[in-house]
Amino acid sequence: MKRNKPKYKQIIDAAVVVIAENGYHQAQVSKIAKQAGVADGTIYLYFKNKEDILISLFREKMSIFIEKTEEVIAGKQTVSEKLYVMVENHCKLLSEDHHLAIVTQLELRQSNKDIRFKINDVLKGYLQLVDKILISGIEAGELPEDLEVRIARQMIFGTLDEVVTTWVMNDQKYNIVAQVPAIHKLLLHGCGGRN
Amino acid sequence: MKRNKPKYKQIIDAAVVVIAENGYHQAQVSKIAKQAGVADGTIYLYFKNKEDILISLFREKMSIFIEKTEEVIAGKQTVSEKLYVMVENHCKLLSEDHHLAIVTQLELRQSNKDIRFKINDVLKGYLQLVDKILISGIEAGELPEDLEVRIARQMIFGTLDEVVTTWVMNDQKYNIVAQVPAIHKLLLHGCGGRN
Amino acid sequence: MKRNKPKYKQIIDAAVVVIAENGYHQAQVSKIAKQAGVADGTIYLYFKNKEDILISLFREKMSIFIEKTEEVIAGKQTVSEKLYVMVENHCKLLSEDHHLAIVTQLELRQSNKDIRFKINDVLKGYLQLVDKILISGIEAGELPEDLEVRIARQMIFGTLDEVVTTWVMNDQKYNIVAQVPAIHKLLLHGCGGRN
Amino acid sequence: MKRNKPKYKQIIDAAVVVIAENGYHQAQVSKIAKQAGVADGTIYLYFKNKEDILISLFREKMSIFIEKTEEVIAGKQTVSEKLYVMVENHCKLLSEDHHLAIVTQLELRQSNKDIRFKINDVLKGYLQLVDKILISGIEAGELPEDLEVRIARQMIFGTLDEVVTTWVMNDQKYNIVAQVPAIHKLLLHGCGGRN
DNA sequence: GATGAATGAGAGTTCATTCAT
DNA sequence: GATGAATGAACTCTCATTCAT
Repeated sequence: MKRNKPKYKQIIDAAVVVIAENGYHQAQVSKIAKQAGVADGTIYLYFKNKEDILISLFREKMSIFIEKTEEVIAGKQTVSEKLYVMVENHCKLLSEDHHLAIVTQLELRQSNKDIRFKINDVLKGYLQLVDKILISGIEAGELPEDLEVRIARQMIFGTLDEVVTTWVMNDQKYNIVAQVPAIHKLLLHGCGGRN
Repeated sequence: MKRNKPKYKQIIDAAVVVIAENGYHQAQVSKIAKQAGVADGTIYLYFKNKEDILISLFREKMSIFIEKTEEVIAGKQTVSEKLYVMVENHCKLLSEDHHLAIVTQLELRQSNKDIRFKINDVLKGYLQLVDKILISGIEAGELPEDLEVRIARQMIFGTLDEVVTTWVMNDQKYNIVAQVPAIHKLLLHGCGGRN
Repeated sequence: MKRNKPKYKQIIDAAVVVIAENGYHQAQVSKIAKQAGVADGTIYLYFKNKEDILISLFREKMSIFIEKTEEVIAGKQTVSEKLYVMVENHCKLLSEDHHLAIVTQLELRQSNKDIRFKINDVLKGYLQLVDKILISGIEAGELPEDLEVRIARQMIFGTLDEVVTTWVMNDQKYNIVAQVPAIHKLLLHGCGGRN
Repeated sequence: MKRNKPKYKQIIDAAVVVIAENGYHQAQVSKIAKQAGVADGTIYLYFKNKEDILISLFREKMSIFIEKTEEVIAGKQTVSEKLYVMVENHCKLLSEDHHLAIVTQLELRQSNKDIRFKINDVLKGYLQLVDKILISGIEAGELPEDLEVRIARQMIFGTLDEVVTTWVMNDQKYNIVAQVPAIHKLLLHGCGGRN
């Protein structure tokens, strides 16, 4: 399994750095190889092609994202608390890794439709977590029975995404984690929940 | 003024069609020229370069968007109504022009950062409309005084954008306008408003 | 006869200015038209094509050159004196018109072979003047009978051209007319003449 | 060091052939690549851009020129002899390589000012050789003390250049080496020297 | 497994010239 | 005679991927 070999992660991390610092369209395979300390050709021993690097990058980072989110939700009882820690976790993780924030919010979006559809597939794992929170809230009677889960999920993810992207486009110069309570309040009320 | 000459709009409309049907990276200037029924060189009598076509395209379409939105809002009194017609207008306009929806939600996002920052500038005009609705709601006592307008605006736009993008990515196969009431309810409640 | 109409000279003078100030490859027909105060199309009422402008420019200026040279030679008796005033005239005329110096010594040389061959044809009138001076010198016994006139003429023109070109490439920052005595001495002795 | 790799010289030689046979403006990179037997992209592994090919071409050929000239001068004592072998060498080398003669005397001069200034820099090495001959002649008492070295050098180079260019423009149809004694005599006398 | 030299397809833009008005 | 909007051909350079070593 190539994914567990050291060079696999080495190349992905190199890709994050190179894309964040040079931009998507200036992130040539040769630059990534150099940053990773391997030869150009070596990249192709671990990845099918450039597209595969980008999707793998997103998959690797997203799996960490999902894992952590599941962890923080696990300890919470109410839908309000679950939503809160999810929003907090989302903002925190991207706050802590400036490079990753640039890559996921700005650079990777410039990729072609093919890649973006595949990225969207990976994203579904995260969106299912949101759904799970909402459904648990409905079942617990904390959220209205007639809540349109799909649209609520789109609101939650769309809002988070817009908030984070705006913050990255403003050079990450303010503290996004400080906005978590406000975001949480809007989203919870939007879903029909109360604190 | 080049913007009022017939060929200006002709080229922009051609660009929308070509980008929607071929994708951003396959939308060569020569293809746009052919679709517009002019020579390649003619494009450059009306636009500085390819980037200028894309930004102008977005600016033209967005100005129509803003204009229509202002019109529908004008006749409404409550913040709930205003928000409703804004959401409805957003979904309707993109529903009615499949090509434009593809271009703005999928294709134009593949452009480089330069273009995307300029597109974002144009977008600000629309976001200010959202702000105006929210502020009028606060002043009328329909929305809480402590509403964080900036974050609420990011929620509203982020949600609309996510909803529409998801719809486009699913080949526009369901009726998005039917979702307007649900979206409106979520957003209004999120902002702390009531019907 | 188009050559005597005011716009003919107007366009040629505009061409000199535009070429001198923008360089040969940045001297577009539209720029020349603008400088001349006429429409692009008007150029083609007076000149067959762009090449024709350049050759006509050279022909016009060269005919003045030749005329003046003939005038100054006319009053002189010895080959030494004739050569002196010719060298002096060559340096003076180009000294007095910086734009023309740039155009003939640097810019026009970037033209394609076709134009350069035609320019060479025009140049022949000037070279014949040199020949005439040399032959008169031989006939007067001031220059050796076995002087190779063709090579001597190439020396005289090649030297003048090199001297002036070097001066132009150095931004015309020194006084080239001051070098006339030295140049004259070298050329006269080279041809086997004495003062 | 790329300059010593076989493909470096291979590409330069291909450029000489292509430029000589097609003309400067018809010497596309793809043509040069084809002639060199490499892919278009390979050119850019050895040269920064097309301009770099041309300047490198001139530098390579000129360094051979200078080297050979130094060799033939080395064995000579008097300034007359040194000047003779220099003139002879100049004519011979260009006589022996028709392609190179066309390229340096006609085609390369059509390049833009940027390239021509860089070519002029390379030329300085050759001009310094001329200076060295002249100064050695003055020190040996063979040339007058008051000889203006700079102008004399411009005469020598300007004459050689004019002679060779005229010969190339006449399709190299006469024997230029046969003119060496006559050229030598003119230049030597011009400088105030005797046989 | 690792290397890196070589490949070659693909597109934005300029500008001399025309011709309907 | 004068205009100027429209034309359309033409070319450098980049970079993902391969494969002999």
